Amino acid sequence: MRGGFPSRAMASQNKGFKFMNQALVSQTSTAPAMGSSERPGGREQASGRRFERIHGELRRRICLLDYPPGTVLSEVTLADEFGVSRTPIRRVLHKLEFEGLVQIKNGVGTIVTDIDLKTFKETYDLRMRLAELMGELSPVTVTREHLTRMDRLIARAEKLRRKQNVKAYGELANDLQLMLSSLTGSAPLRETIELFYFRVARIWFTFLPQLDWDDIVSAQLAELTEMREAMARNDLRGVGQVRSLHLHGILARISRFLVGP
Amino acid sequence: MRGGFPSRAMASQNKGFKFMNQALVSQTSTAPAMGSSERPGGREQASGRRFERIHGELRRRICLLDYPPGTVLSEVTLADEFGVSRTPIRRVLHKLEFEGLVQIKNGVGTIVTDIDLKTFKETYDLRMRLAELMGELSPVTVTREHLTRMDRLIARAEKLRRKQNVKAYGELANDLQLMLSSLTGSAPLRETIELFYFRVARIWFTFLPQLDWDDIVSAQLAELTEMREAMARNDLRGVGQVRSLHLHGILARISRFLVGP
DNA sequence: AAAGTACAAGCTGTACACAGCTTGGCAAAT
DNA sequence: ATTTGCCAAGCTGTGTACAGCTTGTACTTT
Repeated sequence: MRGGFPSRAMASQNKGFKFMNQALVSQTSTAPAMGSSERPGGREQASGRRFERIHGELRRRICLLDYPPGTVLSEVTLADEFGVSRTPIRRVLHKLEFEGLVQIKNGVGTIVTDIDLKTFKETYDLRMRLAELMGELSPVTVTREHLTRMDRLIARAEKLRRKQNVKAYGELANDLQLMLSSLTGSAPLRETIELFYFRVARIWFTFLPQLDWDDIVSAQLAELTEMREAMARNDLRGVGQVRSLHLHGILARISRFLVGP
Repeated sequence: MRGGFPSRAMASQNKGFKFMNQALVSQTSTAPAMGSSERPGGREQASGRRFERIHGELRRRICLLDYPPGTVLSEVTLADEFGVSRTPIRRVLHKLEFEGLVQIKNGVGTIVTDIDLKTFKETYDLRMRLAELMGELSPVTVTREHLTRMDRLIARAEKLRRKQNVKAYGELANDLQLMLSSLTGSAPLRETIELFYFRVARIWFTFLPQLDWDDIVSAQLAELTEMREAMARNDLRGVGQVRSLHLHGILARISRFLVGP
């Protein structure tokens, strides 16, 4: 049962999205395997950390489209995979539901959410405004370590040029967001930015196969280099503006898919 | 952490609070009473609604200081009161923890959170910015019903003049926030504004007994009347600006308590 | 007398059995 | 052939017993 998804509902709702997801699934069939075999040291781990580990792992799978929108997750299946009972899994799934990544339906299962186009655009509009606040609320000072992390991200982005790799792009985007979080001094603002990032980033990844890869990678590279320049002069406001513009560019690139009825 | 707030510090842990809760429980025993006795018609209630009812009730008690910061909640006690087992209560408490209203500690209990001063100010700064976005992202049109609701709120605010009543003030503030939510077209923005409102409003209520009541009520009344004027001309941007200014006024009024070290 | 230690009470975390709900499929009636 | 109803399988919701953790307290030791 670990090999693939328990089921892939793909029922009624919006077909445009689910279509592309099918294609992406086969690509990401190399799933992790942290089964019950991985607990040699007597007690497996601090209880608090186990919850965070499982939550982070499931969030990663959802965000990187291992579990594309519409996937039905089973509590017992996940419990077996992680070697625990249903109870801790339920806690994780409820948190994911609160974050808007899944929807729990009684008698049906836990379904990875898809976002309707209106909410998608509203979320991106809000993300743009929040990005601009990054440099205004409780700004932090950029350290040399931040710059070196940035250099590594730029190097990874340049590697993406060679061939299309949605998953590598997603991991890069996630790590970039992680770095921006470390530059956000205001805890409530950081928390909100991260929440909405994880809620919609995967939807953006879903569109990647239909777009011009070179254009996408070039835009990502431009965002990274411009950000680094702003960071070099400790201009967090500029970083936020670059981020906001990048989000605007994403919205523009997929606008042709959003013009529905 | 707790020492920062001067009012009801309740020094160490709190047996005092427990007594208080006990007293309040008996007081509110009329509200829920959805025990096993109240299911004459076969099924007691839609399961989904029960969760929301318990969650809303506990959030209300926390927000209106029935459970002041530092209060220790027991799962079994709440389970007995609402006539359910620990499991649904745990789900509610976990959601409250995600929302930042309580903190669950293994072996100790579920503790109503208090907010450190830095986070408090950061949250209000963010709330001010979010309020300004209310009229910019997906604005809605003000209906006549909105205006009549506003009139009722104004009437309630005028009644507050007569004597100090923190709880009535809190209920008014909650209902005002509810109305502002109905004026916020962007679902993500609305969700975020509500989240941070419930997270910090109760802290503001905590300061009320130490401030000039007439000044507070006058400021609240001014916010309401100015908002109504903006709403009357369908100026949601103006509503947001009034809200932002009001939050600024709150921050200014308690700034003398925040200047600690 | 003071400090350290062992213990017990109470709490949340976990596992599991069972009940209720949803849904797809099969069969019967139209 | 189509529609309608029933039914069984599988899912989440709930209740409950037990294990693990924390902490106040009383006792032992120095």
